[in-house]
Amino acid sequence: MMIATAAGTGAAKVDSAAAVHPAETLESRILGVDGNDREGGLRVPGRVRHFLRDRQIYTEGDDADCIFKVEMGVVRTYKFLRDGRRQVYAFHGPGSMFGLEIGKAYGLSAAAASDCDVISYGRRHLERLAVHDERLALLLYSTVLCSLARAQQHSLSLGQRSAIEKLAIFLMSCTELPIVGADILLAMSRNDIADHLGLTIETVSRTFADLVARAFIELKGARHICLVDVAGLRELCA
Amino acid sequence: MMIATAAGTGAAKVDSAAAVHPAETLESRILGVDGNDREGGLRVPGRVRHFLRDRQIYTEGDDADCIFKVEMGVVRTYKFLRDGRRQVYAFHGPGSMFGLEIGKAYGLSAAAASDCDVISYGRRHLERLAVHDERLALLLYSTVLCSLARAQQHSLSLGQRSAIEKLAIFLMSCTELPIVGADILLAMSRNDIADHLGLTIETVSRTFADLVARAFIELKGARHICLVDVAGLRELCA
DNA sequence: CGAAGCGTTGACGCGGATCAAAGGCAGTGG
DNA sequence: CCACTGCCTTTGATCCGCGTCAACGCTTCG
Repeated sequence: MMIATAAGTGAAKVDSAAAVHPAETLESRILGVDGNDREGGLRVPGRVRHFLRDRQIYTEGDDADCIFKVEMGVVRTYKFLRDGRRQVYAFHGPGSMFGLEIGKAYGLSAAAASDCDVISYGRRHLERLAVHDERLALLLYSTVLCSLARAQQHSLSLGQRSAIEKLAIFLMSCTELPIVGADILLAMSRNDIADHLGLTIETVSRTFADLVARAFIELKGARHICLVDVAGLRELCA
Repeated sequence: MMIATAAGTGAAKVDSAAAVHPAETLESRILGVDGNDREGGLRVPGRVRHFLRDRQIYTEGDDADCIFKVEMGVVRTYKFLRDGRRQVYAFHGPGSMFGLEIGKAYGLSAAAASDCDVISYGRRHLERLAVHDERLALLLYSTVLCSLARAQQHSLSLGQRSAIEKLAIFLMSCTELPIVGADILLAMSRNDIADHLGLTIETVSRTFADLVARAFIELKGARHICLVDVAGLRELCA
């Protein structure tokens, strides 16, 4: 998932296209290796909508009549507890679909983490089409399975990892391309990151400083991060 | 999900059958309210297999050629980190399906949390059938969506909740029937609970003691728990 | 009766939360 | 172009929930 814009890609894209994913199967091939549909495998017309940063896309409890795909920018899905605690479940970058539900209503809320373009598809329409369109059915099924795999990976972080490990994993997930020494521009605030990783903004900030002190990364700006020691970061994630 | 045997059900089952779920839709109706297929909606022959407690059902990385449904007992899915930390993702009780994957290999391991009977279905077979069997396709899709919703609920616990809240939520999820004052018999060990909630066994034990001290529950045995104040427990989960 | 597991309880320490205050940095107006 | 304002981020000091280490009780089984 590209939840950050990679500054200075060029060669990297070639690498990633050439790489063959070991778990390549019928299902995974319909989507990208990262489970995103960046090539437009969803051949159904949808409505493009633009959202400014922090604008609500839908709210927990709303009628779940649309399924969305990110075209540009980053979307966060989240939920609030009564006392104000917030869990950010996921960040969705270009090609990533969200809003797939089993019940009548959305179980989570979604908002723009940065300015973004989103395509919305009528849920009933898609579901009706999927009955006779094997490819579409497979795409929806794969999308949900990918989300599930991501959610599980995230649970592992939340349940077992220390702050520095959580942040290393988060940074690695921001690239998901094997770029060494590449810069990444985070689309989301410290607050979003903290609520995603089950930390506070202070801890996130301190842990970034720690990663800098240990020469894993460089901070060229609050949201501009340079991965200096990718192998070391990967080691933290092991 | 029935991840514990309700001691003294009888009347409770009638209650749950009579209750109408608010979010009832096409997808949710094919499975139970809890996302389980206890009524045998999966009308495909499978192979029954028996597993003793702690026996491995499959291991992360194995060829994912089977999909499973719990017939009796409880199964846990989990993953180990190199240093021995373990995350237990979910407990699967009767009717619950697991082992649905997107890639070639299982992404998690599964083992029997208690002695159990499990039905295995050939994955390729099911997937081929699903192309022409709308109902089966819907069942698989719903199953994954339910797992995703559960995983998200679990992330919320892991990321934002305190130990006592986590345990209250866990206990409530063990019944998922609106029984007041009902006893539950936990199928899993303190170790399993701890690794599920991202705590240590000592903290789980102390927190149980705390719940007793605050008169939310009674411990009639290490695994025999009586919910004394269900409203209070629900309040903890809010 | 002894041994091995599991669960409980106690003492203590640490990682991350909380509280507080001081920088950046962008947008606005003079 | 610079000062002002408000927000986001960083940094410091302190606190506390939960982890760690250790010992002990209970149950099961040979």
